[in-house]
Amino acid sequence: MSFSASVLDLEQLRRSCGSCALHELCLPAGISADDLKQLDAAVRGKRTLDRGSTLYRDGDSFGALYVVRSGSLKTFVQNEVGDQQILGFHLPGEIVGFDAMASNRHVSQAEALERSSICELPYAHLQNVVSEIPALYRQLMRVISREVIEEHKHLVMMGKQQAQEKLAIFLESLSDRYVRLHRDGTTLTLSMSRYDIANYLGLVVETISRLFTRMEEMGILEVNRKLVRIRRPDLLASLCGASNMAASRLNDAG
Amino acid sequence: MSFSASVLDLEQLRRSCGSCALHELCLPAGISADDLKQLDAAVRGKRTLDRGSTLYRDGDSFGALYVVRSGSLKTFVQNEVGDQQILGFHLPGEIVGFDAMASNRHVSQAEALERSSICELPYAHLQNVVSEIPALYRQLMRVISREVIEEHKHLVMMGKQQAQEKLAIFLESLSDRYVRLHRDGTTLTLSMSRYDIANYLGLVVETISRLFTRMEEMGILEVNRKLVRIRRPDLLASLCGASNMAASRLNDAG
DNA sequence: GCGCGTAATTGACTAAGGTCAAGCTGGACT
DNA sequence: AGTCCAGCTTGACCTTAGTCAATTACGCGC
Repeated sequence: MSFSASVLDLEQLRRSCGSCALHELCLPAGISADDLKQLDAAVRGKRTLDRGSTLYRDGDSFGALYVVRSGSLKTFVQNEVGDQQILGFHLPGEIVGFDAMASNRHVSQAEALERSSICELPYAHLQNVVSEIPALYRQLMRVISREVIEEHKHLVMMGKQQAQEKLAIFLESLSDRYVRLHRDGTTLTLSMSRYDIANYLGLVVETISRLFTRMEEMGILEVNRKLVRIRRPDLLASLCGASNMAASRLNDAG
Repeated sequence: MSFSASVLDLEQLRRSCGSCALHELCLPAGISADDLKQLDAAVRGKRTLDRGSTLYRDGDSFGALYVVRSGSLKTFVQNEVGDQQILGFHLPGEIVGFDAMASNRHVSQAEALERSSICELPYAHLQNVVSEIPALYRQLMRVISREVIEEHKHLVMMGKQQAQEKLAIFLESLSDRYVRLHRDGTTLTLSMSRYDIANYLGLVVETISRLFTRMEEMGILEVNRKLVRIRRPDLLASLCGASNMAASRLNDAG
């Protein structure tokens, strides 16, 4: 009996939002210690996903939101014929599963890019907690809205940016998110394949490969398979806005 | 006194969801007559927008959702430099303004493409009504989720489809929505400019022009400025999936 | 009815990125 | 250690759509 209790405690502790390393980056950010206990209670627990395994798929009924604890995921939609469009890559502290909030059915799919650990927030519980803790509600809304803005950026990128710009923006976004996680923003470990990157950016894999090589030749990057070092963050940043000069002149003229 | 009362009744009637031509296509779809009265009360009223005028802009605080009653809108995001990416075009019965539900700030802009009439649903009222009428809540969620799926399709189109396919898909989507409105799905009146279409599809205006010409030569369309007749819906449909053969073969091989 | 300006079309040319094919690399599995 | 194979890289070539420039058509105000 005492044994079972201690196991439970350990489990509790391990999954407790208060003691989690992502505490400051995840939903609990800015929530009082008292309220945290309630949030803890709403978290069903951890779940571990192997590389390539699916967290939810298109059509699944909506049960929960999921926070990435460690590892990374990709989310994507798949058309009738089976080819996919990647919607996003998700690092620790980021939340996936919003897409089903409206219809109660997922309209996309989430898959682990590497062995990953996930916090499951069953929606029924979450709803209760959220309605009682305004700060948590606001935090959740902030996260969702960040997501919407991310999607807009993705669309703009698809529509207007050219290949080199796209990759630069992608890398800079990853770097920024690394920094938010207190990781070194100049040393990226790409958990996704070149195919995935190409797909996400609306390019083909050969183009990604050539761009990596070119950026390496330019002295911006040091690429070694999945490991990418950003040697010149300043130059990388300048590539992100490359084609904007023309646009601004256009507007001035009008 | 009797005069003022009759004016009020008239106004009530005119804006009443029950008597609106869009009744079956808009939020009230599938809602009982009793509940309709409550919904009516939540609608602040009509608003008329001239061509080019803005319904809400980036940063505006979130006050309401808006149903297009007549005319049409475009929604778009604008980056620092001022060039825009169109997110969608919105016909009667369609709802805009969701983008601010999470953050309470709009993160996009909505503008009338022609003289348009709009129903305003102040969010505070709507929240009350929605919480009391489950059917309305479900309907609202259905509409939002349709929106999310639309966005996914847009992204897929931007990423993978080529120019002719994009335009075909765009026209077919418009046609489908015309049919939903009980309009003739083969006679489209494009309220947006070629520039807007190009922007929406991630192309340049010259390409749109050439594609219209080409599709006319192929006997699929009959184009006359803003007026587009779909002569061969079957051929148009076949253009929508043009590049999918390759994809399916790829998958079969794997 | 007559210009004016914006929107649209058309043509010639160019460049960006896709396609195809070949080769390389590094890890997984005997 | 050796083989296999998916993932990645590289090169040659080609297609698509973008760019630039000229022209036409239309809607609007006078």
